[in-house]
Amino acid sequence: MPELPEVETIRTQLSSALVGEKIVSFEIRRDKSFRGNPKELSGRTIASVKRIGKYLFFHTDKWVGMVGHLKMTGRMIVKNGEFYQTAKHTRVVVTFESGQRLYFWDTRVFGYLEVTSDSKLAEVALQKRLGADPWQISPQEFHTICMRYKRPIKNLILDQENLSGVGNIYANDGLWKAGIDPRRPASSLSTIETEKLLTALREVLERGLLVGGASDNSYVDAHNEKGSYQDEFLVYRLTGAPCKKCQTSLTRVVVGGRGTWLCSSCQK
DNA sequence: GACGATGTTGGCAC
DNA sequence: GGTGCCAACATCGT
Repeated sequence: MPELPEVETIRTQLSSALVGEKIVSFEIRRDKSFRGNPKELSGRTIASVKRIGKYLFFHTDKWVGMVGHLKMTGRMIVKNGEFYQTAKHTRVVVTFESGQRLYFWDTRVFGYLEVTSDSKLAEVALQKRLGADPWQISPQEFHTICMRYKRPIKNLILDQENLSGVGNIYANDGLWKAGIDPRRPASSLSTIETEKLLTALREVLERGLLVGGASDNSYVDAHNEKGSYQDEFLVYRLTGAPCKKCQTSLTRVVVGGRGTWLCSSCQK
């Protein structure tokens, strides 16, 4: 579920709610959802909550910290969490000294929380492994990356090592907005096309952020509220709907094993 | 009930 | 090293 706009929405809320909060205890309801020794974090106070790509980073007042990934169905809840206290898919509960709780809920159990013994080092390592945000990369740098690969352009922008934060929803909508066929080899794009694509990706991500993300399926923010980007998808999941530019019926194809929606008339 | 799909990522084979 | 496929798991729609 969560792509850059959703994770960033959650990050903002977690930051407001948790900075200054002292961790008292962890309740791990599903072992697979938690990595490392939770006792290392007991007594630590949250100093900051950062986002790198689709990862969340919790720094504390000591070296130790915690990283988390929501993968497909993860939720982090800090307000309106009554439902999560007894919910079937609540995997980890963190209790703070104030009595506040953080619930990590995840149906598919792909996501996780992980203790990082040296959170600063772990953050730098992750930053090195991941590509830049669409806002951190220049059109020139993005073009250079595209020229290096023959893979479909959609695969490339979903590859977090090249560009981080973009997932299937915003990749589909961005490619439509830029008028580029997702199946085109990345290296076949012109300078103008890569610049248009980067601009389009920034625009759809900004829009997603503004409306609180996409709650097409199970996404809710850290206050258990839905976003509304699903009400304004441009092409994502809109098989058969008229293209918003030319009325041509949108089609679904598979690119890199992922559902891909496009307008065969507008996207060349 | 079977089958295919689902927002992510990493491991593996070629 | 680039690239593509599939599994990890649970649920939902056809």
